[in-house]
Amino acid sequence: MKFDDKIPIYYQIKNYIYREIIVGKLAPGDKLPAVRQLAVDLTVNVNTVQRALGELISEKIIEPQRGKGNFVTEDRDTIGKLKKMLITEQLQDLYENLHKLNVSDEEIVSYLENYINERKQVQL
Amino acid sequence: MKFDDKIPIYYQIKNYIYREIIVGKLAPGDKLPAVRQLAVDLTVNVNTVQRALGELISEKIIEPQRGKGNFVTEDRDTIGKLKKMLITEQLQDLYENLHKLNVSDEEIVSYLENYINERKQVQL
DNA sequence: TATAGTGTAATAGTAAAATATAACACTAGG
DNA sequence: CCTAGTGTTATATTTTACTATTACACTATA
Repeated sequence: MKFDDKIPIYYQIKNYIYREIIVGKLAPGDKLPAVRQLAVDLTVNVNTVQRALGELISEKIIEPQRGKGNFVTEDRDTIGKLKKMLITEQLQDLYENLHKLNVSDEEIVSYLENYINERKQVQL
Repeated sequence: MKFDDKIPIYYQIKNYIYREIIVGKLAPGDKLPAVRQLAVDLTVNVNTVQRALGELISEKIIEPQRGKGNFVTEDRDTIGKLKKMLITEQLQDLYENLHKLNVSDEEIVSYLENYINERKQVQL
């Protein structure tokens, strides 16, 4: 996995696991890969993985069981809220950052539509 | 100015100056505040300001004149391209991040419209 | 009960960002 | 010529993220 050197690695790992859960690669109740295995897969140190997991545990997204592993919460409501929260966060970032550039509400939408259409053109 | 502790300060300063130029608070040919003044205003060290300015100079967004100050480029085309680039960057971030969450093109647009409408509701 | 697999935690070392401070180089104006 | 204002640069120090390594605690199972 490639990391953005402007953002702490542990934070990017945390978001990576969020995504694995939200897209269902990790379902409720599933066991996560072992911390040492995650460290190998992501080519980072165990402590860095642990720091990311520590925050996910605080947020009740995963539950650790000593000697067994880390497990995705069974609480689907928590996961649903997480997805909504992450999406809103992204929309808010876009909105605020473009407003800081004096882009109006209407322009934001039309720019986005253009961007998506242009992506489709390129793919043909 | 408040900074996001997940992103280097010099980088946030760089983006701050981008914005000042794009929204016209700093027009082509304008002199920037002195580096020491910027440092005070942003409550940050001179070297940190200088690092941000150094990158802006490399990118020909500003031009330094030793003993006089730093000046916004007179080349409006460069500024126009910068604005377009920054907007596209934001759209791309949104698009990619939401796609990683399995949100479709259509959903991205409708979610954004909803988000903007909800903001308007709150403001009433 | 020994062993392999798991999470957890501590220590020490490295690298990058940011700070405090100082010095140097150039420009303009009295 | 001197001085104040400007950019530029260097050194030393602190802080934080990350790494390497080791050790400990718990679980399951052969």
